[in-house]
Amino acid sequence: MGRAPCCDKANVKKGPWSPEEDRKLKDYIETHGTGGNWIALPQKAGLRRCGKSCRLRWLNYLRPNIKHGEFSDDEDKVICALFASIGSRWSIMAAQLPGRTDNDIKNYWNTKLKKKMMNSLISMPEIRKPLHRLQPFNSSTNYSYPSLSIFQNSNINVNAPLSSSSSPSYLYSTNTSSYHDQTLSIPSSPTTNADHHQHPVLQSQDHGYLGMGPMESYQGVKDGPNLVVFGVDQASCSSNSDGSCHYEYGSAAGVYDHRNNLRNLQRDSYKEFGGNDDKEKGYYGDSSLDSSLEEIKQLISTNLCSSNIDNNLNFFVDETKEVEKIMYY
DNA sequence: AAGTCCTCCAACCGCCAAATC
DNA sequence: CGATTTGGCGGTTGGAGGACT
Repeated sequence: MGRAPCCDKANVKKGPWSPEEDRKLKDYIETHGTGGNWIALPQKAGLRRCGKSCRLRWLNYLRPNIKHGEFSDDEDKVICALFASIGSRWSIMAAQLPGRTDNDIKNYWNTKLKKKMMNSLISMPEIRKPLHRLQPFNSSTNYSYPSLSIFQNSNINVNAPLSSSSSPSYLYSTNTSSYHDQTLSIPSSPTTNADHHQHPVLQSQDHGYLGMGPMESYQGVKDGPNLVVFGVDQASCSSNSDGSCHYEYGSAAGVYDHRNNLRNLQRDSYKEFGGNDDKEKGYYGDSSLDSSLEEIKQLISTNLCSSNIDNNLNFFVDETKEVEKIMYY
């Protein structure tokens, strides 16, 4: 037996709510409450609406203290940080933003904030040349960081396997000569833009792609007392035989909490425009929207969402804890 | 002025898990 | 303990209105 419909679809009104309907619903709930039963509520309130529709109207529009209008910069940061840590869990985000509804946040993200992040991603100067052979991420495989020496001055335990993140993702190959041939070190303080020009440009012998200097690969490195965040962004552009341009970029980001010997968010993605047969060669992975969202998460995780990386990261850590409380207690 | 495209957001849909029968 | 009901959630849609041609 299939599931019964929540209401008589033929006898309920759909579409925008009239002021009269709003008034009836508001008056009823303010007088009687919801009674713990949204399905029965519309009949009692004299509304020809589905109970679910009433609930949504109340929660998203009619209930007291709903905040409408522009999102503030602070709210942007909260959304960015939470998106980076928990993804599209709009109801949890709404719990962190008094007066905002999950629907509001979802709409705001989908229509404005996501584009803002994508624009930042495309225009960020550190998306430059690359590129190294990628291999599909396999959660049963123990991966290592691209070059052990990169982390020689850091607190990262390079011998521990990377943990898997969600959904389709890719890791940089550990066979990349342009990484392995360099002696790299994490700077004691975050790399500044001025540093970019002081480091060697790498050449990938097999594909002729220009690489980038090791230090700039680790812009956004934040080595605080408890947390290390690192990011890698790379890109290339080449001409195809048919005259079209082939643009590619890939990125990786990670967070390492050495209080708990815990790594998370290690993930890479790879995106291409105008390519043809490179996929078969394993040069890049997912080019779907999911990939873009992953990139946005990486972007946020590294440094672009806030002008103050310290504050942003502190917030990031605290909010993650708060989310855990909400979810499990 | 008219047609088309784009953006925004309220509302709907379908799935899932918890509660209830 | 399985079936059914309900609430809650995230994804998606459709229409209104503004921008552009």
